[in-house]
Amino acid sequence: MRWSRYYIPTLKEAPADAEVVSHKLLVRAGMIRKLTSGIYTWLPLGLRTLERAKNIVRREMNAAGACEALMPMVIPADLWIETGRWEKFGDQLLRFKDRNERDYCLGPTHEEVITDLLRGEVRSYRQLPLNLYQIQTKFRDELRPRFGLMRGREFMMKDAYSFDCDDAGADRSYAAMRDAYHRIFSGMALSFRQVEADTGAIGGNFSHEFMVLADTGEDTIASCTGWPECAWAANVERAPVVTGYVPDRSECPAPETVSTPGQHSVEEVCSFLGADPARLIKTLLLVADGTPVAALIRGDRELNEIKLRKLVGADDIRFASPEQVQAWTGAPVGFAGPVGLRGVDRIYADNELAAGNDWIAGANRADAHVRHLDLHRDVTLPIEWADIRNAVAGDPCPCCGRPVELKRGIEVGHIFKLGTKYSESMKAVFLDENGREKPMIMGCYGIGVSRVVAACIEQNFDEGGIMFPPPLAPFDVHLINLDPKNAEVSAKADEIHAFLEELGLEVLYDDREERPGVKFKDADLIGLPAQIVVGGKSLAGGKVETKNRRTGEKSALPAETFADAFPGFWQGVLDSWQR
RNA sequence: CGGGAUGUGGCUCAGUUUGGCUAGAGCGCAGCGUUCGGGACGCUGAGGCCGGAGGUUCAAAUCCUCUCAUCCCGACCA
Repeated sequence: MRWSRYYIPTLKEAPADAEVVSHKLLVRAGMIRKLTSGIYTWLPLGLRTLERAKNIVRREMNAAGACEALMPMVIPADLWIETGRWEKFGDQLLRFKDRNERDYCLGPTHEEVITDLLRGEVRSYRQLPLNLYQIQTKFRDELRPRFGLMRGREFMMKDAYSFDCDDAGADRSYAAMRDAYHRIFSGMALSFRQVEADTGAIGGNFSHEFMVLADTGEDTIASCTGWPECAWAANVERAPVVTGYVPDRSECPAPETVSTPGQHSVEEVCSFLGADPARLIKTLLLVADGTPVAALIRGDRELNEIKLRKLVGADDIRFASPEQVQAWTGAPVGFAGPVGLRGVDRIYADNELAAGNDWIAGANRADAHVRHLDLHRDVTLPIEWADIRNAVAGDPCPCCGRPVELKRGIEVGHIFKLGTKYSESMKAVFLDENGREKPMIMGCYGIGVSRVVAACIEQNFDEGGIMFPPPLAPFDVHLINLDPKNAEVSAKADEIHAFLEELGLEVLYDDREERPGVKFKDADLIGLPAQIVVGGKSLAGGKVETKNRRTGEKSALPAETFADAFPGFWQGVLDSWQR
């Protein structure tokens, strides 16, 4: 493809509304443009990467036995009402009416449509298992779209749905998808982790996420330092802390109230009393479905609200208001403690606190804290010990006991074992070999294809721009003709262009009449894996130059025998992406 | 939805505090010339009713009211 006849509007400066690197670079490289908040146009170069990503997904999905289909984007409300999600999905669902005042929505996900389809088609266990997928534009009216393609409202998603006769079959379908996902992200040359995940609103009983590792990721994952021997990793949202309940029964001096005027936060109290935050107990007051809840964790830890919500069995959990705190503790925010709480009938305490003693905590009195607190001795309310804090670096791996580390990641894939959640509510049933009616066992498997493009860049960039891994690069080779007016240079560049295309490589041929500096900057910005530079200077010496965008390594190949020398260079570029 | 910020040529921004000449710069764009191996230089030129609506004033990009849009932080998710 000749640049002079292509459309790649690169920019020297990043747009003011772009915050993260992938967004800035995608716009600067002329790959996307914003239409409105969370909604983007794919320009030709960006579309090429998107299509390559889709094709890798398609290849592995097909190889794993899934069948591609395409469902409508517009979905009638009836199906959503049937599963109760018309209400539950809330404002994320973009709703509208047709001319006859009938309700519709734009599909944010397609469990309802696929289940509706198959309940009318599948009658017998002989027709199962089935796995159908599609690659399609989804729409979710996000609370807050942000970060360019990372969280758009309109985005490209691959969604697959499996249907099995029994649990064993569903487990096989799940495993097949899990394996396919590993091949997909490996095939994209991305560095990623499979992590245990929370099921969230999609529902079902267990799930894994696939996280592209990048310092700019929105999610935090705990992973075993023993990797790859131990592959355990989990989203901190649900990473278990396995220290367990090990009570410390050592002697503790009698509790003593100390004056701490105006010292609210953990840091303030600790510096005031000269204590380590690890000696302090944070008493967090929350409201779970309207009921007051007290939770205790160590001063240097974070509460995991998801764990607590599950423990309490609530749908909704939030921090108490200052007024509520005042009512339950008799003190302003900042002085809550486990002794003498009112309106709370039990206390949830993190396991870790059992293993310590002689704590500092709030006194439930303005400007006062208690020290020498022994939870086992001094607290009169019943205590429920549990794992309610976020994992931290150094916690033991639940799998092998080695310490875990925390990394940032971008969620690009999520697989769920759904069970019969949808097949029961929508009566998607079949007859088994005994003629008995049973609900199909379902799984669903998503990949945010447009997010993959952003994540790929978040993981692979430098000051100069993008460094595309070969499988996702919009073209394979960036061929630069430094002097298009020079007949000799152009003849050589044209020759190389033709040669590379004959090899089956996709070539972006920069034949523009621009100054060399402009072309070099654009080449680095766009970030194709291999650059080949044909210019008067080096050609006079019988050479053409090459550059590996990832390593920055430059070399010269003989112009005369370029065809013989090129494969070695290209292989070197591919090898530099082996992980 | 709560909190914060920003809207001025295609892009990045100055000017707004303290109202006052014909609204500026850099990049980009068009023409001419000089250049030509890591975003060249000179000259000439096109392009803006200062997000929108109302108001105050002799006078509004600048002050007031309302409104729309975008971005950031928080509650949700591929």
